Amino acid sequence: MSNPYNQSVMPPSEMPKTYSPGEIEPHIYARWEAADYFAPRAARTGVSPATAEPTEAGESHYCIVIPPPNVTGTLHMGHAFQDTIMDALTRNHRMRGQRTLWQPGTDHAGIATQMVVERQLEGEGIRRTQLTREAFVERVWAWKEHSGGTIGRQMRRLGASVDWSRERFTMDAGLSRAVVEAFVRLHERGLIYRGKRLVNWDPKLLTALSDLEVLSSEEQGSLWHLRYPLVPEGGNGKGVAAPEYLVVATTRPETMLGDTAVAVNPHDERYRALIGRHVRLPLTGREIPIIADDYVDPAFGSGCVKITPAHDFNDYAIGRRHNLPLINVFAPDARLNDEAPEALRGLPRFTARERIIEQLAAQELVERIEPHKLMIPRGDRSGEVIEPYLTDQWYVSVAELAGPAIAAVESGRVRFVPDNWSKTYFQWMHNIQDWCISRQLWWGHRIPAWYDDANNIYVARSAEDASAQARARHGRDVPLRQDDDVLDTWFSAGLWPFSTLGWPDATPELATFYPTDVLVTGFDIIFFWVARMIMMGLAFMDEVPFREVYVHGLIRDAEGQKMSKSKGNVIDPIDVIDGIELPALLAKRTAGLMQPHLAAGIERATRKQFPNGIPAHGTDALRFTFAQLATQSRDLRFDLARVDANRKFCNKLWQVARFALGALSAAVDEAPQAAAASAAATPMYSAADRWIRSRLGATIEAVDQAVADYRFDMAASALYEFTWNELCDWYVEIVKPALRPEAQADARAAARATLGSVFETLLRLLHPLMPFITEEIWQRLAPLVRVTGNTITLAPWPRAADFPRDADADAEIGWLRGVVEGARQIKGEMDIAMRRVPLLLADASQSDLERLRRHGALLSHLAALTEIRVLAQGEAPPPAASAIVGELTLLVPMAGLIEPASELARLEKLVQKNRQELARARAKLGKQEFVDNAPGEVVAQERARLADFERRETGLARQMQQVRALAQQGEPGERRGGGGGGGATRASAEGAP
RNA sequence: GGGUGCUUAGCUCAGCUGGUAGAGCGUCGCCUUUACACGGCGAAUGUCACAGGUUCGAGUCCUGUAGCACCCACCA
Repeated sequence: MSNPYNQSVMPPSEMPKTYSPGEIEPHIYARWEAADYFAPRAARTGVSPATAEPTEAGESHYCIVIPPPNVTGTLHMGHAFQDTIMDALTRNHRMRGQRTLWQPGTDHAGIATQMVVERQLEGEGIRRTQLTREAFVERVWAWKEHSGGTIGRQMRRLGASVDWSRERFTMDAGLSRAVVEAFVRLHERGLIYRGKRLVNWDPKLLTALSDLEVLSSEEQGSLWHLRYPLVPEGGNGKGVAAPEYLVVATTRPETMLGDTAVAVNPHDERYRALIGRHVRLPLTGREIPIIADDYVDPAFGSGCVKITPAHDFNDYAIGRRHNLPLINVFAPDARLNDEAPEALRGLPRFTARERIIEQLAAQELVERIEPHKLMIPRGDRSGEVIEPYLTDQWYVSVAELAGPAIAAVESGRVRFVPDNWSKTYFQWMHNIQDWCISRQLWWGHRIPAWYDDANNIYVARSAEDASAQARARHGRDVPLRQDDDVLDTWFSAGLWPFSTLGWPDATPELATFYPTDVLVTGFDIIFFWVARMIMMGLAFMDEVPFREVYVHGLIRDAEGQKMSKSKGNVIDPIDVIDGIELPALLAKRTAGLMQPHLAAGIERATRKQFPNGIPAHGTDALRFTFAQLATQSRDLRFDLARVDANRKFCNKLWQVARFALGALSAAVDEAPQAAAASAAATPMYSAADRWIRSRLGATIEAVDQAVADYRFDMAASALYEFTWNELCDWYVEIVKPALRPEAQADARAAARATLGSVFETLLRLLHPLMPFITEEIWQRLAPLVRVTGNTITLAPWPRAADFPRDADADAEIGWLRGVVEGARQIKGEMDIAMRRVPLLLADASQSDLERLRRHGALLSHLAALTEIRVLAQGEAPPPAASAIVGELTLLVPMAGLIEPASELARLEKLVQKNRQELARARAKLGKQEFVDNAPGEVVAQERARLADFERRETGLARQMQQVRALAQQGEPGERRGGGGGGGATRASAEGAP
């Protein structure tokens, strides 16, 4: 056998006592990768029917493309969360036997990456502009080579089962070719154009931005009321004394130098007479007209608006309506240009603002200044205040692309999960604006457009093609220069689902995996990315890029705050996995802050929250936590306490593995023939064996449903509950006696077979969420349960049909649990949980008696009983603490162990509770409308409940009476029998009926 | 201005197509029981934001109110 694990398999007895994820996880991943388990492989026949989707050709496949992280970045909590979900899906479908591809890759992230490298250069005292473009781009590539491996390493630690051989990068030759092809084709279709327009301009980065890259937030500013002197009317002397000036209200006084009009509302009586006259623009002396436009709200400010078409989007529109000239007063870096009066030229915009106000004030042209809250637009990367700025840019005309993209979601060809995100999508798509795709950066895909000396544009797939076009036009070779701009990062990202699969070539991968099955993403990039992929996919592939979009929430810190460097609340997923000492954590959080003064506060908060740093939790615990977090909520609070709980869950799994392996390897050692024989024949399954199989089947169903619904929280809780509360708490405890060497051979064989197959199946069921620990245990377990295969990664996904529901067994074990819990309740509340006590049963029905016969020994074992005795008909019970299970009454003789007073108090509480339930049930059944209208099933259920409450009522009353009588006697049993006196007390109590 | 969510146990959150509330953590009590003290057993805790409505019945559906988030948008 070529099992790569065989060398490392230790005998189960040598399984370490506790689970140490750090020691096994990296090795396991290295083996997976070396064995190439993550490459798509031919679909296995006999695919699990649950969610497999065979194509027309009959082959079943599954594909997810990763949302490409920034190549020079590191993965944060959100990535780790997202990767966990994609990996769980990928592993699930791979195990189902589908041909499965999780396509990995990274994004060049134009602005973000360029900024990082520029900052590095600054550290060396070099400005970008001091380098040539080629030299700078060289630097970025070098940085990419240097840091580009980080993400790969992180993803491996997370267990991400991507096909590394297919890793792509948006600036790869192949993808770059796709970008050019897409640009040229859109241009050919007339959907890309170049135009001079007002754009969002970042004066720090010196580039245009798309609307989406501008974030507006409310900030405190001022509203300046400025006086613009009226130009006296030629004729004059109309009788009414005209005012000497108009007051305009503005939040941006520095742009007044570019004013080309003042607007008032046409219906505003105050100013109606002035429409058509002029004001003299202060500081410049220019005369500008007073115009009327409905846009002006008479109630705001003074009712007069200065119009600056070159520096405001609204004014630009008004300017167009009224044919106003555009006067640009800013240089690209937002300093005043030569349009400004000489004294102001070259001043940065906010300094200019102060100067202008000073000068106006000196001329008594500032009427007043009032505080004013306004929305300030800032670049999402630079944080700089964005200027509306007049430049030549490239645009995608999106209206034509948006239509089919809207239709695709309307018709369900693309389905958002949860569905309400489609509303967000529609809202944006229906109001979509043309997309500015050119950026004045150096890092990115250079726009495939060339210009001749007359500025004629040649869009072409190559410089040669462009030259050819120019030659055709001019009839001779002319010198061309390529456009300096690069494309918005999201342009190449929009092609990702098909460019990574080989487009524009018709590759087999493209044919097989496009459209992909699901896109897993956060709602924050629905517009940036999801919408654009749908548009581009339909435009170039004539097919949607994915069938479903699973939109998950955003990971926040334990307080609900967004994790950010400046808040100092970032938790690195790798630190959760490996742990980190406090000093290292502090250093990490305070290094490289944009605002260094925040460091002290961050340090204080970090010390408080993690006084001892972060302990190691392992990948599986982290992944399981992510699964639990994957509710439909949009804010997901990441709390380390949960990871810690899941670390314990991993340990629990480890421990039960040690138990199971111990039990099963004993079987192998001791009697291989017998084991083989019993495996062949149908084992004598006990009720517990049938029950746990039944429960496993239900769990498989629950997990399948949850995964199909992208409800990983529900999958996680079903798995957690089955593992801990059913398998460990009950089944393992129940089968312990049967696994003892002295137990009956048949029963032992059945218990072993069940334990082995259930546990092995559970490991496969857990594997997509907890890949490492399940592989580690499975490698040890598989040989013992005669399961073949080299890795759990390629083992088949469990089928619920193999573990059918067994109502009979469920009822049987339900009864057992009821009786055990009843007894434990008494003992637990009396603080004698570990004392072995006798149990008496009254009112036992025939079926109770039969079950008792079958499970008596088990009951004694589970509830720690000395004996179980059924009271004869009419036999007077001794004073006892009691519990009622269905029709059965459980009695634990008080006999010096239990004080009547505490039992009385306990009964009192039960009576109270029962009385409430009873009253409610009676009231309900007393209403004729209920009996008439409710489904018969519900009525019957309610009747049964009522009967149960009534039985309890009488039972409890009887017990109360008896215990009360005993309490009043006030004698034996007053004291707890402990130590040496216990025997005597018990004896005397037993003697006193 | 338009839109979308959220409000359930001390905390963080589940609760599917309506049948009368659950989990984890935390809290309290008992327990070294031979897989696990990273554990076992038991316990306590909720006028499901508020007000109406539909219904035999509402945490669950409808309307409104309040508070809190977020997204989009050009009010100077």
